[in-house]
Amino acid sequence: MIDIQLIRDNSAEVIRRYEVRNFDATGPVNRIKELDATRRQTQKQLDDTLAEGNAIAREIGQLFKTGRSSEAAALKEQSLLLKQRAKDLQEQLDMAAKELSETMTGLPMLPHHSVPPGTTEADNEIVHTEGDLPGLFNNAVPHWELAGKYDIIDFEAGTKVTGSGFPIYKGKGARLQRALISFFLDEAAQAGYTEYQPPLLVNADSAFGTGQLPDKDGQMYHVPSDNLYLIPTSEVPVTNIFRDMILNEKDLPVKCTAHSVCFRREAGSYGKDVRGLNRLHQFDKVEIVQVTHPEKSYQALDEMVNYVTTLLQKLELPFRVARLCGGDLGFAAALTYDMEVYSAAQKRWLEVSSISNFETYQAQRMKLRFRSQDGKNLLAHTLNGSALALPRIMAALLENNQSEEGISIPAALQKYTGFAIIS
RNA sequence: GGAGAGAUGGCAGAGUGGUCGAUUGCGGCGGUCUUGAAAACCGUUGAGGUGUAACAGCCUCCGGGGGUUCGAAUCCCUCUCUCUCCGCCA
Repeated sequence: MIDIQLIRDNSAEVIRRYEVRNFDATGPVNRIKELDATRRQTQKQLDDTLAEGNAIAREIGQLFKTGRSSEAAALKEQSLLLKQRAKDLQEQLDMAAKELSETMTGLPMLPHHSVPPGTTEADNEIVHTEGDLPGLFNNAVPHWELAGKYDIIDFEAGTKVTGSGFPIYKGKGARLQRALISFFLDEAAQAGYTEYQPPLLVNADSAFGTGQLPDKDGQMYHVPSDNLYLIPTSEVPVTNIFRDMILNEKDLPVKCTAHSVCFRREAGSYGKDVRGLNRLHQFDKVEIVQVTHPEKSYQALDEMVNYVTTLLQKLELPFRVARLCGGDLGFAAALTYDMEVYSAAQKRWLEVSSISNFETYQAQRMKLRFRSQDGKNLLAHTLNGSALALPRIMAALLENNQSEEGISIPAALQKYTGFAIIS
C-alpha cells in the first residue's frame, strides 16, 4: 500500500510514475482523492456531534449528582437525537473508509525510479553476468534424467504418494539437499542474519500483511477447518513477526534468515516450466529478510544482491542478475533483482532468487513502524530475497557438474555433504 | 475434546456505570546533585484520526465484534486468544 500523502501532495506525479508498470492509475487515484476528502469531512462532522453528546452526558451527570435529576429529561431527549445523527454519520464514514481502503490496497507499489520500462521478462535489464557460459556442455543430460541415473530423486514415487510436483529426494540427493540448507544458513549467520524457524502455517492477517491476500489467494494451500494457509515462502511468517510493532531506530536494520519448506499451488503452470525440479508444489528455501530505515533500504537491497552473489560464486555456478522491468515487477515490490543460474542441459537461465524492496508496501499493511530519534513513529521498509531456493540450484549443480565419472560437488559444499562426487 | 479462570498502557498491576486515556510500581527519557557513575530527589513518558504555521482544541481506542444506557474499562451477548485441571498424544 502506498502512502496516501503522495496522492494528496501530487497525484499527477503518482499517476505518471505508475506508467512504467503499464498501469493507468488515473481512475483509482482520482477516486481516492474524492474518498479521502469525504472521509475527512465526515470525520469532522462526526467528531463534533460526539463532542456535543459528551458535553450533554456530562451535564446530566452533574444534575444527577446535585439531586436535580428531574431537570435532565430535555437533555436526554437532545442526546438521543445526537445519537441518531452520530449513527448516520458513522455509517457514511465507514462506507467511505472501506472503499478508500479497498481502492488503496488495490494499487500496486509505486515503482522505484530505476525500474526500466517494458512488458515482459524479455525487457528485464541484465545488470551483471558472471561465470563461464558452458559451451562445453553440448552433451549435457537434463537433471531429471540424472536423478534417475544416480537414484537421488524419485519423481514417480512422489507422484504416487502425493501428486506431481512433490519429488522425493533419496540417498545422496537427500544429503545434498540437507547440505545446501546448512550451507546457506551458516553463510547467512556469518553475514549477520539471525536464524529463525518459523511456523509453516499462517493466519489470514499474516497472509494479508505481506501481500499474499487478497490478490494471490489461489496460489496458497488453504486449510479451511482452521482457516490457516500453508506458507508459500518463509518471508510471510518471518516478516509478520514484526507486524503491529514499533521498533527502536537503533535496532534497525533487523536482519533475519530462515529455512522453510514452501508450498505453492502453481495453478496454471504447464509444459517445460514444470519439468523435473523447475517448478514444484513443495520445495525448500532459505530466505533473508530485512527491516530497515526508509533512507537505507536501497543500500540494504544492494547488500542483499551482493550477498547472494557470493553464494553463487561459492557454488561455482554461472549466473546473471536482472533488474525487473515495470511489466514483470511484482505487485508489492518497488524494485526487484532476479538472480538466475545457467542450466547446462536445459540451456536456459533459471531464477533461483528474487530480491525485492517493498519500501512501505508491507509495512503499511502490517503497521510496522519505528520510533525515530525525534520521537516520530514512521513506517519502516521491508525487503526480502531467496538465499537461496533449493530445487533449481540442485538442478543446475547436477547438470553443470556432470561428467563421465559422475556429478562433482563444489568444494564449498563438501564439508556439508561429506562426499565429493555422486557416482 | 471436556471443565474452570482470565485478557487493561513497554512490563507488572489497580479500577466494577458519571471529568478514567485510566491510581500506583518498574522500565524509558529529561533534569538536580556528582570529577564521572550509582543512589536519592524532581519532572516527563501509549496509539490512531481530525485540526494548527506551530501549539491548543476535539474525536476514537482498556483482546475483536454487537447490545443496554443520557453516559460503559466497568452491565449483557458473542467470537478469538491465554492460563489451570482432566482426556488424548509426537
